[in-house]
Amino acid sequence: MKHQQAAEILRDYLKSEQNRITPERFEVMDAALDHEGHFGADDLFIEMKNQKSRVSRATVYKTLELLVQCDLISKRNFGENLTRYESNFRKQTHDHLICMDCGRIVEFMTPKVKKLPDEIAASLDFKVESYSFNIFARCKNIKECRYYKEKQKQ
Amino acid sequence: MKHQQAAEILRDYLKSEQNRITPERFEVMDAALDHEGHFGADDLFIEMKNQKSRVSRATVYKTLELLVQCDLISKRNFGENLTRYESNFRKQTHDHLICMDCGRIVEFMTPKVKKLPDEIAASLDFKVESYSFNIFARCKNIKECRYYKEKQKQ
DNA sequence: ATTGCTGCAAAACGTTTGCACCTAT
DNA sequence: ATAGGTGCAAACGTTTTGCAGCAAT
Repeated sequence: MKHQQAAEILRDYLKSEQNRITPERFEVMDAALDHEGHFGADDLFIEMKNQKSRVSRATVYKTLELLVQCDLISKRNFGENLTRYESNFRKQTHDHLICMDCGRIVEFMTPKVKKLPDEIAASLDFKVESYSFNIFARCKNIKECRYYKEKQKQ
Repeated sequence: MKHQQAAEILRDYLKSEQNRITPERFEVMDAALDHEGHFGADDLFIEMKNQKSRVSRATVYKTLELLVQCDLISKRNFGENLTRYESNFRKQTHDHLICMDCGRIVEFMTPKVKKLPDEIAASLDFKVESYSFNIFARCKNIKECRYYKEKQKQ
């Protein structure tokens, strides 16, 4: 197990919910937390498969939802009808700018946004569960963007 | 044609892009702008079909993208891996609070958010195309929420 | 006359489900 | 012993595509 501290969080969560503690769940957790940046459930499954893991697609999908529930990872959606996840472990909460030209996803912090969800939800008589703030943008100088050039090659 | 003013916008856009002006496109436009609230492409197709329209599914999907491009409708995604649209016509820009209990989507205005995307994008050397700010929340008093009760019946 | 658009059906895509078997409790 | 979890494949729902015929330019 690579992520001892996270494993403890997952174990406690599974216990508290009376879910079973299985090796597959920790295997998925390790793979997910190892991942840099954002990833889809299927991506992770394929990767694990390539690394000779025997964990099934169904288990990967289900376990990722458990990891969201115990706050080890976050669920994101950048408007492509595709669920993405990213590790929360040792990371600050942040928002995203998605470049519509080169596909880059840039993370940024916005103290100004942080307290808004609570204020707004309260005024409408709701309590906040989570929020998403995404900016869709384009490179200011696309001709010099190496990510865009790379993308064009494909 | 129900929406003369919108039709003009669409016609101008199609001309400027050298796209053809077809009756199907105006039929989809009328149906989309008639729609209250948020709708999926397939919903719209089914509805039109029920009203004896002969426009095909493919055309509905493609035309909705054109309507987004000429800013008559907006594209939304509330994290369900399903694209939703809503009319922009005679409406102010707004953001959304999605209730995870009752499924309601509440619209709100946030002057405080409006200028943030520009500031942030500029500082990262991008130019804003659009942004989304969604709050996922729960009813403060779910037991008295009639939308939740209704949902439970299903 | 020439593209581009349409309708149809089939395919693609990410995701979920049903079921028999297995395993943590 | 018994839920609950797993792996597999099949099903699902939304969206995209390929293609032959049609219609706007």
